[in-house]
Amino acid sequence: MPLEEDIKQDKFHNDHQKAAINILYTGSWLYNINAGFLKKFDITPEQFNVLRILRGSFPKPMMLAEITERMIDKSSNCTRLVEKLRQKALVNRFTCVNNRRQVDISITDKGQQLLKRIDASQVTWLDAMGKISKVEARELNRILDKLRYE
Amino acid sequence: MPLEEDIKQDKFHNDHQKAAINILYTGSWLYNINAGFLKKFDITPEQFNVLRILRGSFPKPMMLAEITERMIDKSSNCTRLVEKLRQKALVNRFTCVNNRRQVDISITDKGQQLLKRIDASQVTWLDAMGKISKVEARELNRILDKLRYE
DNA sequence: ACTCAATTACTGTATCTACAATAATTGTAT
DNA sequence: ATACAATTATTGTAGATACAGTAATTGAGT
Repeated sequence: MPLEEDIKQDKFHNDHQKAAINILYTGSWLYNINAGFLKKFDITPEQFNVLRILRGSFPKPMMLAEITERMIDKSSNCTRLVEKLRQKALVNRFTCVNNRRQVDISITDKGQQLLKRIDASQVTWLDAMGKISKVEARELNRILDKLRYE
Repeated sequence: MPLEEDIKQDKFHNDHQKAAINILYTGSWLYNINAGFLKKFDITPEQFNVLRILRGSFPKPMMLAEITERMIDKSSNCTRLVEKLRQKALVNRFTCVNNRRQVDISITDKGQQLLKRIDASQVTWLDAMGKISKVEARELNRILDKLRYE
């Protein structure tokens, strides 16, 4: 391989590759902070995420495919994850009357209350994120959004 | 794409909270791209990560605790992960002579060659990361590094 | 030397994930 | 109406992860 091409590619590689690994690494770091924080509430990050999604749609129920589409980790098994939430009475789960293939999921009162309690303790989140300024947080959002832009 | 559209949530509490979820979301997005890419090489992202760590230390071997410390996901079970790599002959694994509690792990020739092959196909990485500029990649690195500082 | 604490790694087990296979229901073309 | 395709969710299962418990070895205090 010609040297100049090698160097060029190498340099291009390094900043971008470092950024990729940085995102993965920081994502995992943050995930663990979040998981530890949520443990007090006996809920996993993905369960928390699904509850927030359902609150966003409330009072309109959502079907599994819609939830999956919005999940952070789309490959989690939504059927079983929702079943866990149902066992804790945090969501309702009814076969849809109009289309018996689909199930309508919605957050319960108990689920709403849990989210409120969690929101109230979100100070911990800010502890983790507080090391960067508001301007930096915005810049970070801008770049990450651009990165995922189709 | 703005995160709000991706996860169909209208409003975030503040820029910091959005940034946190953005990192988690983008991290997962990138993880899945990476996992799909590495599947061709019959290796998982964490195994790839450990191999890179060992290459960084080569020819000096590392013990399990050192590897764990540098892993992206520290809660993975390093013993079993390294055992998988050993089964594929990508690493060596010897009980340390001076301190029989610890095991010395080092990357093999075959492991080095695999990493070379993977590096050579990193074009796919660039497809994913290429939407942001070099300046943005650097800025991203700076902010993420600051976020995790101490 | 002996005991106890610290270090380092391994193991057990319940749970979760990835991904493919299957089932149930609905839509569509003939 | 029937056959076939499309949609939607569930299940099976191999493998991975989380986390606590155990084992082996070394170090330190007496």
